Amino acid sequence: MLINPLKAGTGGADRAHIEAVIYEASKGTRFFEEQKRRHARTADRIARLKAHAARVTRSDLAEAEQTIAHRRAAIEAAVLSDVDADGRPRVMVHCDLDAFYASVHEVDEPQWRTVPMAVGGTGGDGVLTTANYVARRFGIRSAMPTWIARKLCPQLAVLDLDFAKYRVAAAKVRTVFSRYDPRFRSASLDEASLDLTPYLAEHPELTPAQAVEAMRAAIHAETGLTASAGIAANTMLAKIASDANKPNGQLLVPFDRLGILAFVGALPVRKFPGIGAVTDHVLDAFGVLTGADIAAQMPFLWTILTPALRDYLLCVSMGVPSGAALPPAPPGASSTPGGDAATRRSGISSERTFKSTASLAFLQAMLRDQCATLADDLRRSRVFARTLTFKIKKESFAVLTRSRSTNGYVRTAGELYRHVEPMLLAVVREHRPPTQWRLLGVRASGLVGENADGMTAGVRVGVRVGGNDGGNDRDDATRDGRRSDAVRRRGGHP
DNA sequence: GCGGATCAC
DNA sequence: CATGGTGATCCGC
Repeated sequence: MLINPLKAGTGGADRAHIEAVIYEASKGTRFFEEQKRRHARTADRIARLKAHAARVTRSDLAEAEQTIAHRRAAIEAAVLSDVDADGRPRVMVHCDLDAFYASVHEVDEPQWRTVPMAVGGTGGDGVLTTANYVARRFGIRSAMPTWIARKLCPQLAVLDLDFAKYRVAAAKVRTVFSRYDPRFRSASLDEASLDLTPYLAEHPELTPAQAVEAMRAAIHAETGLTASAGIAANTMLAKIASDANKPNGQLLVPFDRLGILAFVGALPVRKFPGIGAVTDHVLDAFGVLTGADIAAQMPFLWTILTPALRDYLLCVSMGVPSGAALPPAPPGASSTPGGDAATRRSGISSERTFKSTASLAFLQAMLRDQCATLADDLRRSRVFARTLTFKIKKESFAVLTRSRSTNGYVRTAGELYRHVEPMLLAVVREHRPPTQWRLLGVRASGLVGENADGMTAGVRVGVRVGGNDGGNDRDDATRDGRRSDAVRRRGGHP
């Protein structure tokens, strides 16, 4: 008799049961096999790092210690200068709605509050976007395929996504945020980062924790949603703290240097934003489990890790967002915080998963669809593309990409397709049947605004791609069947 | 510049 | 039987 999942909390026995169900369901699937291959590549990477580590000398370490000492001094100087007009540290808050999509449905239809429920993933190949907290006790998580979730919990209710509803709810929540910081930033519908310093200056009777309690209470009163929050000296710490007492809780991280170091020192490395499953595994292989381990082993890590990662680790182990006190950017680099270079998207993409197929005609039709979608997005964003990347995924889940830089003025569906179709043909030719494919997409990057030099809306200079480029977005004269024949003639090894 | 990988949401 | 889509960044050629 299996353990009753209704009693599942965070207990070890229940967790083991959940893991066993997931393992039994996943075992043998193509997805699982691809995961194993990725795991093997990570193991190779760790082995190479260990071989490198074995060659590290005392003088390498001594040199690293010097470099680290200088970097640490620079970081501390920069952090101490990041204070408000009165010389006090800023009070940053990160606020995060709990199980946002699922909770919005619960507010509208309270019958979902007491039963396991998840949102998204109603299609055949669906994965869940959010699960309510009842469902989470069964081990159900976001990004879990629906069919595995049903093995964990057969009575699970799965609702369709309703973004219109989520946008309405998010807009209400944002009116609350704006009362506490009119300049708050949101990276997604369900979270926001606020600078509470001005608000607190106007309300000296409130502690930061009291103000945030009141903000979360206002969110609940005005939307029925619960939120969790973190309060700290910078946004990174606030974000980490917002996760600590979820759901419907908050945490204040000490603002003094030693308090910050104690907080990050006790933190498992996986909690730092930017350290995912793979980096966690790599660090684990070197006995680096916590922020304190990072700090203690910094000289050694410095000698074996790549520049971006080691600098990131140095910063976060001091409780400081990465990139702090870096040397000034080279002249000409467009790194204007708050300016439009910082907010401009660097790429736009469209991709789609479908029932695995080896049919070139189908893949061509799908690629046309993705190009049409991407063309619409480019036009709406008022940009042209300099680089196009074709992406395709095998039935085995292995992913391939091919990219090519263009003259910088590509946007219509037809232009996009003429650039990426050869990439599709080449990849398919390299992988002869019976290779089957399950996803295909196209990404535009190196975006150039319509009003950039030499560029005005409707008049594009220097466009010469294929034979038909009158600026018409609808030019799908080339028939799939004809392409298919052409490919067949060209296909095949010598 | 290109292709593979990693990460967040 | 069966595992998403979008955007960003980094690393090693």
